[in-house]
Amino acid sequence: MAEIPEKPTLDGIEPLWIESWEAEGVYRFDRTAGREQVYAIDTPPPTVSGSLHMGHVFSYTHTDTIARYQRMRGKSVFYPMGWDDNGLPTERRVQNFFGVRCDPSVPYQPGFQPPFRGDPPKDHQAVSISRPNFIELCEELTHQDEKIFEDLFRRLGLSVDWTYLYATIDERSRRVSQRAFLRNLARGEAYTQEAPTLWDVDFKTAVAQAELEDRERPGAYHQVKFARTDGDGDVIIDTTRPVLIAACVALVAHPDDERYQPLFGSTVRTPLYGVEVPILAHPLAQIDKGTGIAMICTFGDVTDVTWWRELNLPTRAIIGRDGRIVATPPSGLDSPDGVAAFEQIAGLYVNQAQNKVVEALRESGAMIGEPRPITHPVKFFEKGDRPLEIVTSRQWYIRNGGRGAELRRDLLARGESLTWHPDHMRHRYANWVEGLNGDWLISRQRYFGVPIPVWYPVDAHGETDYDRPIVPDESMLPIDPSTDVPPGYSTDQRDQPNGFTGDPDVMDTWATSSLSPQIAAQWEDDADLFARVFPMDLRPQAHDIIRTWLFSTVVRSHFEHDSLPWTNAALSGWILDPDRKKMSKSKGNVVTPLDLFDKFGSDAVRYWAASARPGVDTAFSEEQMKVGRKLATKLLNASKFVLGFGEPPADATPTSPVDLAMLARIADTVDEATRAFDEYDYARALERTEATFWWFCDDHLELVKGRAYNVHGTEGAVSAQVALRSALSALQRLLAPFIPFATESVWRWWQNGSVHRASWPTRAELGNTGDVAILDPIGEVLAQIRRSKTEAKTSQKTPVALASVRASAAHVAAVESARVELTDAGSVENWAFTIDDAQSTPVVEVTLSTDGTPD
RNA sequence: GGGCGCAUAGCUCAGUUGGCUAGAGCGCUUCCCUUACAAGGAAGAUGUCGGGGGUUCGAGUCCCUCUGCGCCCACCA
Repeated sequence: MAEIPEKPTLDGIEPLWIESWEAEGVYRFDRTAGREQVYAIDTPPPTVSGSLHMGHVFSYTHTDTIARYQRMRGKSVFYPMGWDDNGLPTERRVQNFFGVRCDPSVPYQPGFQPPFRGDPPKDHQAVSISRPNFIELCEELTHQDEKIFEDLFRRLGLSVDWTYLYATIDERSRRVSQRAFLRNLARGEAYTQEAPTLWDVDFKTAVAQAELEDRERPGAYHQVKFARTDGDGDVIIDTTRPVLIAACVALVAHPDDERYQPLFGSTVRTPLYGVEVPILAHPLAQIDKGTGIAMICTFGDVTDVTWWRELNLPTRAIIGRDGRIVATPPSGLDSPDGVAAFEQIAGLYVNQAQNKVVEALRESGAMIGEPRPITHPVKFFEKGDRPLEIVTSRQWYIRNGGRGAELRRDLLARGESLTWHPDHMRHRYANWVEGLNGDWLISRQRYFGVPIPVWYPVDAHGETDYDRPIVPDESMLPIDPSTDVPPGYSTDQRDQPNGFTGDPDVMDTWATSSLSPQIAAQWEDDADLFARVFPMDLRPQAHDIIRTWLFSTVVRSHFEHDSLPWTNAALSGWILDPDRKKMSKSKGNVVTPLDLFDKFGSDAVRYWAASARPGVDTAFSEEQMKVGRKLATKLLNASKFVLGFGEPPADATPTSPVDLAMLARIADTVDEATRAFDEYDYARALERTEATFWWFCDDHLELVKGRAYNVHGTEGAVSAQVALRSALSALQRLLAPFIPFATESVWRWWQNGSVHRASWPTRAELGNTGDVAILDPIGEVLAQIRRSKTEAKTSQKTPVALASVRASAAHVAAVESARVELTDAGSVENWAFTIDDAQSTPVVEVTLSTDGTPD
């Protein structure tokens, strides 16, 4: 217990309590607790290569209020933290910081020292290093950032148990990720396939459906003539990508389109290249689009892939993985003129080639009119800078229902049985699962990440046999097939005939983070811990990654554990600029969380965050933070005031009707806050608590302070003191999840231990005998007395010569029961009461003792 | 085109199975240095609850419809 300071302050309290909490282990998970006693949270691991912004502060605060509530309810809270240092952003940073490049073909060098630690000169040639070395450097670099993140989260007051920290590239994460993958593979849930895939030409990697986004780009329709091979005129198509004419394998129109029905089965020649292609019918062709007939290219968009597959068309790929037109013409493009035309664009980037093609079309007379500019949505990798192309490549997939009705149904059912906060977020899940059009592509042609843990046999001719991957034993994990050698082979057989070759790819970052519950719970590494925390209770996350993180986590858990990974999902909203636009990092205007902690205090920032309803986009508001700071300050002062009345005898109980009614009102608030928290509505719990707290300070304390000062005798004073202390104790605990620093300060003035380990208040501890109904008429009378003084523009201390109350019998009784308190608070000298049951609220006629006396 | 959400005081929002004489905070106005708090406190003004229709004794709340805004998905020759 601490002294009550003469002048309580919020300044500088954060470091003090952060240190105490750590030293006392206030937030340590008690791993002896059984599953029913545990509340487990699947904390989102923030990307360490970015910076923490208000969005993090916002949503992590929401989760923390829930965690603190559950802890006070007696749960052992499993609240780990993770760092997401796996993926493209980290890869880029490690390259730029150390002046290195990951190259899986390079052997591992123990004790490797990078050429630079920060700011390599511009002309520096990146040094190629092995993937294990690259991962080591990543861990070194991200460690610094992680420290900053950790400090910030501690400063925010997150009640995380930091002993359960993980990083998505650390050894355990790699082991879990690879083990889960191998089990998916063994059960047939993961498979490899060579197929057209969406491809980012800058990152030179395949990307998954979930990582796509549309961006509006300028384009133009070009009307192009294809000559009919029967010589009977031309077929005219509209295309935004004439560059792909060389990749054209057919024209297609709708089967019901009468204009083209006579042409189905006939052929045309592509302009410039003279390749003969058929005219086919397919229901995906749209009659009212362009000229109603489209060219099918391999591949311009995903519809082309569908047509190509369903119409059994040949492949004429012309765009390479580097985004350039390939050097040699595709099969079927073999006429001398055609080859000559193709050579004009070979090796060019796609947009340069497009200009060349348009020029050539114009010269040849195959183009009708001029291009008509339009703006249209184009598919991009969400982290990419250039439109995606479609190339054919071998990739790994995990089934996700995109190609199987039964699995899709099962996964939809999982989404149904999950409890969503707010509930309507479930639609986004269902919407996404229903719209899937392929399995989950998990392999990435990157160098940094969790390696796909397989090798392939190489036959006597040096050909790789992809259909019979060699898998490691789980006891070997994690492995890196680029440096580790499969069982039964020796190092010198790598990439040799009759030897083996390692899979060069890494897994998508979501393939690892989809296992965050298993990673945090130390799946298979610590079966006892896992049994105590899995399936977890809560997944908190942002709503924009339902389709990625949330969904993929459900998929992995469904396969591995035949269960949901958690029972509740809480989706937080966005932070908006004060002008209601989504707050973006790029704007650069953003205040950093640290500045705000310094300016308003962590509690005040938390208050702002906790005021936002679950799942609702919320404007950034320093005004709200000021209000939060006022609340924390008020708590200090009110606590000091109440405790200053002294400690009543241990066996004393409240007796005054006003005291009992006040306690009953606090009990009602406890019920409301408890119910709200059980429904994950932390904002409602705060709002109800706050309203009661301000009423307690502004009305109740004013009413009873005279009696508490012992001006009316010991019995009344003791009753007031006991009641005030009960109420204060409950209010401090009700506010603890929101303003943990201020509540901890005031709690320790008079209690042992941390408020954050104290038990959540209950109705029972507050007694259950008070009549809340008397509070309204009492408050009304006090308000009217105050109003009359305000209207008379005089001090609230001005004595009231006569307060004449007209009210119903019940209200008169209520007011009389508080006559002592009202006399004190209103400085009333005389009372008169008139019973009038027609009066729905009391009316007070106030005669101020200064009435008639000139100033 | 499909789905979801939002629309209540100048601003940000609450209003939980229909009972409201519609609330809070901020901002604004007035007053008070009252010994917990002047980085306080007391009090005041402000609304055709987006429009229209319906159900009901009663609708901000339920149903239909329209309008505007936002998000997700699909389409994107």
